[in-house]
Amino acid sequence: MVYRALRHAIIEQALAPGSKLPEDAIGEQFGVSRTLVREALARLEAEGLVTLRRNRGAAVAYPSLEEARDVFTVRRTMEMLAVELLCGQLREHDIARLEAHLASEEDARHRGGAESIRLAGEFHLLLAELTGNALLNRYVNELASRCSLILAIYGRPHSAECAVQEHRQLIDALREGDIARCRALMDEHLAAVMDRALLNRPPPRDVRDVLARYAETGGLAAAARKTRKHRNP
Amino acid sequence: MVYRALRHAIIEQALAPGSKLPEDAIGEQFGVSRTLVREALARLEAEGLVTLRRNRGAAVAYPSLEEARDVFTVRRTMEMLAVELLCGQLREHDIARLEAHLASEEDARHRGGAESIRLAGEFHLLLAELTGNALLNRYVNELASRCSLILAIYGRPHSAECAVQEHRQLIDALREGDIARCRALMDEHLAAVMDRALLNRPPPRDVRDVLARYAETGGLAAAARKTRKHRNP
DNA sequence: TGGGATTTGTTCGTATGTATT
DNA sequence: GAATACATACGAACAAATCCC
Repeated sequence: MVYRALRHAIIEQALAPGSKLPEDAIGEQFGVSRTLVREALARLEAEGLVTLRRNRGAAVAYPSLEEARDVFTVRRTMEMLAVELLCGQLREHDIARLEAHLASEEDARHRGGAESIRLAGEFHLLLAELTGNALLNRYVNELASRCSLILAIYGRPHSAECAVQEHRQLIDALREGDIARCRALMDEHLAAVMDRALLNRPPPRDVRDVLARYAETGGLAAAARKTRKHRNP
Repeated sequence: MVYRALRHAIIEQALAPGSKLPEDAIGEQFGVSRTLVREALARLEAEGLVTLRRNRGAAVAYPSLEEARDVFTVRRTMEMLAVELLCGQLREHDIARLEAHLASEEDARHRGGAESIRLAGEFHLLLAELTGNALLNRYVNELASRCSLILAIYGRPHSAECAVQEHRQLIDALREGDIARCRALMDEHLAAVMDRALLNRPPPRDVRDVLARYAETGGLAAAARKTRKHRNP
């Protein structure tokens, strides 16, 4: 399925934020017609991973700093809900899954690299899944995907690691059943992730960031074009 | 735009939950080809308003009671975030907008009917919009839409009203700036809405509800139900 | 159970709009 | 600034699956 492949490529940062996504090229690559590619791109746009500009084709989304902060704000809230729902409700079987995942995190940490980052992210997806709330699960997945994009733009090279210890504390708190502590731990943990990603530093004002804001909707684009006429090329 | 029209029709309950949505008929109605209809249906599926079953066409979504609970859980959390973000941060201009909206709510309440319900819902959308968090705004819109569907299935005939007084308290609390009180008020308010919708009564086990669960992607639905058996009293 | 009617899935061609030289 | 090259938007037609009798 072309949707899955594209999504994977974007999350794994094989396709850098801002990359153009021509329907023809993608369709040829996957051996399908543009129709299916369009469908996939539309879905990805609904998730915020792709921006679709009328008559100008698709590109991997390039979230602004403001969007990044919005995503983090919502994500923190959603994941605090997740641990609240799970707190004191986990069965042995669920805890075993979490422990097993944590073990692979610790294992991968020594080797470092992409796998370590992937596993750290999937810990959060596992938590969301365990809530049994399908909608919450979908949202957390979506938010985590967008965070990958954001880290690709604004994050330090190897920012998303070092979280294993925090994950362990979370599991312990979940088992214990102290909701306030669970929420606080998750809040601090995600704040730490955001911190490592440098999102609270003064806005870098990347040129591409600025331009992306003007390239989106028709009205703004028109304004941008108008402005450009008066500028020296 | 066919997407807007369909969405509106579903939310206004002109199209009942479970209604079939044949591509041909819709396209003819709007004078466009099936391509555009399919696009719109895909977007509506992403929002949870439409279910798309392979080779079997689209239908207005028919959320199960479990899905309904999931939606309410997430909605409460998101709207509590909204008031937390707004609390003590509103400018006079914003408060004026809220007051004006409240006035039309009070006005419409005497006449009752659909307009009253619509305005009560739009109050929440206005709150989300005022946060300036585009993602939160999108999510609240999505959640509110799905709530319309849910009320259409499980709600009392005229359930969503009587909220004007609660909205007033919320505005006052927002102006005052007490976050805890704002969150509590919103929590109680949404719990009351859910209560009026009778969602906490014993499951009615509508035949269509049960069948809808099995008509989807069988494996996942079954798994989700199994997982949740051990929680939610 | 089988076959025709109906509906969906997909492709591809043309029109239209955008970027470039 | 106009013409050209290119990519997308939309629709008609064909292929495949499902539904209904």
